[in-house]
Amino acid sequence: MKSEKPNLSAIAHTLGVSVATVSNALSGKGRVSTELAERIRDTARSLGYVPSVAGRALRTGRTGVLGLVLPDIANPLFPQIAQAIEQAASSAGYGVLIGDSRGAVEQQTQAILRLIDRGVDGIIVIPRRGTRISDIGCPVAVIDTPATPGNTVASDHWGGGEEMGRHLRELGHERVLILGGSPLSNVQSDRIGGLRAGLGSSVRAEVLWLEQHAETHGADAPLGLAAMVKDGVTAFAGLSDLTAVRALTELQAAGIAVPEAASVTGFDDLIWSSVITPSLTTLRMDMAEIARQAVQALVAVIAGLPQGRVTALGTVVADSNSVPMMLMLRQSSGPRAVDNRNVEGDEA
Amino acid sequence: MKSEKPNLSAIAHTLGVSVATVSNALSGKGRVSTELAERIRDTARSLGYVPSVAGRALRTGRTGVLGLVLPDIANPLFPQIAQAIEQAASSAGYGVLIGDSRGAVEQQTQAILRLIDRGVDGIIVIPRRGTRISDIGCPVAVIDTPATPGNTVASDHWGGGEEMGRHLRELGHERVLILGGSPLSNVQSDRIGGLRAGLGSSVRAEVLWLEQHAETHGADAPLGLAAMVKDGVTAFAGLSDLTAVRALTELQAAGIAVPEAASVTGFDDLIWSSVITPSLTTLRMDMAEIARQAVQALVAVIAGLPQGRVTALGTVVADSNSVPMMLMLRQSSGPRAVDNRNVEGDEA
DNA sequence: CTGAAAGCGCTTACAG
DNA sequence: CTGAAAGCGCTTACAG
Repeated sequence: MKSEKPNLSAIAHTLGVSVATVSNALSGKGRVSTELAERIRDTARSLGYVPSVAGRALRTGRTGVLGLVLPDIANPLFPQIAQAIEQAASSAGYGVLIGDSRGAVEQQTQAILRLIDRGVDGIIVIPRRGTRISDIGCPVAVIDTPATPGNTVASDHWGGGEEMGRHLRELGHERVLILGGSPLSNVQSDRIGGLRAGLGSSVRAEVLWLEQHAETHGADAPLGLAAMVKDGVTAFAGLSDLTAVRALTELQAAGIAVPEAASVTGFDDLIWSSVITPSLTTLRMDMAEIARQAVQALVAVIAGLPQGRVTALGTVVADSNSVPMMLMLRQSSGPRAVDNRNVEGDEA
Repeated sequence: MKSEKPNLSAIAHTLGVSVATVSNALSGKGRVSTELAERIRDTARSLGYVPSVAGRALRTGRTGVLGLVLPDIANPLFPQIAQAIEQAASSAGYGVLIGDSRGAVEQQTQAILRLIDRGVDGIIVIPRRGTRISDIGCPVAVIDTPATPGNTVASDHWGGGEEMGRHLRELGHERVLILGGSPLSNVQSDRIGGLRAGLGSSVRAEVLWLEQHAETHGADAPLGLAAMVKDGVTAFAGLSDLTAVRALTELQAAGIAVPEAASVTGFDDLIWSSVITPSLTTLRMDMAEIARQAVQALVAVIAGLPQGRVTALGTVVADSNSVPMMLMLRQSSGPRAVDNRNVEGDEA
């Protein structure tokens, strides 16, 4: 027979005790006799008691909500990130309020400010390119590259790139074209550095920056990949799956067989990379782990815990922790050195 | 010289007036002399006053936060939706808390309940397939199909499908394969109905359900589209861009030229459809408009306004409002009837 | 036009 | 171990 939203005083009333005692029992902090505490919990449950976030927030100054600020919600990687963060936050007892830095850099500041005004306890920021998140007057955790200063969690983009580079080298590729978006991206720089290291000095690797290409040739202009194949390039390493799929379809449309004549690889394991033909070898970030660490790092700051130390709850993340990426080997990784060589001649 | 978070009483203090007056002046509701009101606003601004959401929420019972529940955050359409909702909510003065119905249907209920417990003023739900959002004890707006009962906003999927069907018919296609995911999806049913209507009775159209195909042949099994082209199919209408890209790459990998030998079209205008070669003709939902209407409809319910009526703020959304889709004509729409016929013969 | 007061639901010292 | 009281910041009748 539970009526409208029961509150602490309703529970106190039905049991003939004080609200203070109810509060103490429910929070488990105050010292309440185990017997009474149990009765209180039972009543709370049967009454369908849900603590008022507003009341608690007003009193404690905490809202139990984290902000998530992304460079651009429209980014195809956003679903993976948001899902992981939502999950991690949720199991840490936090809600997630979204913010969008879309467009200009000031938008990022605006988004952060709006979230702070909304009373979030802390913010997880994936910074816009070329942006550094300094002191924003609110606990913050950043997801970027391991080199990023501050309370940062990151994928090991460099290590991932290295793995991919090694993979391509072992397949026998000797000329690789790396397809990047913007040289301003820390993430992409790391991936390129890793790729180059993994490929080694014997493999020739160049970078084609799509942003630059778009400026000179127009956004929709073909990348001229077929000519590069003719020129001896046997592998195209996209710095994201989006780029990789673009390359793949351009090659296919030009009649170049993938992976027989040219390999195409990507990054991020977006859903697309697995449904296309041939599917893409790609590197997946461990978003669940990154999100978990980011939330943990943020919660540690909120709680005022010293960072970078082991606590009862596990290791509190210190500056620049990096999470390994996972190579998703798919068919498209393709050509053994020999096959590739053979077919390449035919096709070109 | 502004110190820690100023509150109403800080403003009242500096001006030697009461907090009630400050509150009234700032909210614009109470009758305060214009002159004093102005001074109050000035002081508030110079002090950097930001109202406490917790205090206000506790008093008014409103948090100024909307919940957004999605069937699966990992869905590639999520970015578009989330961005539009965030934008619309933000300009209506609301924050957006995300919820994820990922996985089972009960998750949807769980997500909704969690959001309610967090004190959201209302929830925007994009229901899982085969789910109906009934009375959830909290204002709600649904984004689904126009036929969905309740406080619903929707894209005109049927109309969009019809437009696409007409487009394909006018290009001269006589056999079309529709690529769907699941027959349980209302959205997809609408799109198919529209497609069929637009194609007319002279065009032969069949549906391949990918979910079914995956069950019988395995998730990664090729769809055998090349054989269908040989069989006379000249157009593949994906019910989503994801499906369309899958079809496109499968065709290309089989050596079938798109759009010369077969057309591929999609739905949703995901970013991928514009970067691939050839780019995809697709139908874009007017997410901004849908989001605006959904937020407006939800706010109307929250405010207790009668629905389906014209108010000072514009038309309050009634049951089942539908927003037109926009055809994005791209190169891939391709073959005129004649060209298509010609090439088809060659390729098959 | 302005102000004093009550109260939203909670937690936290402080008494008892 | 339990309770009375204060107060977080706000808004809203109600007086004046």
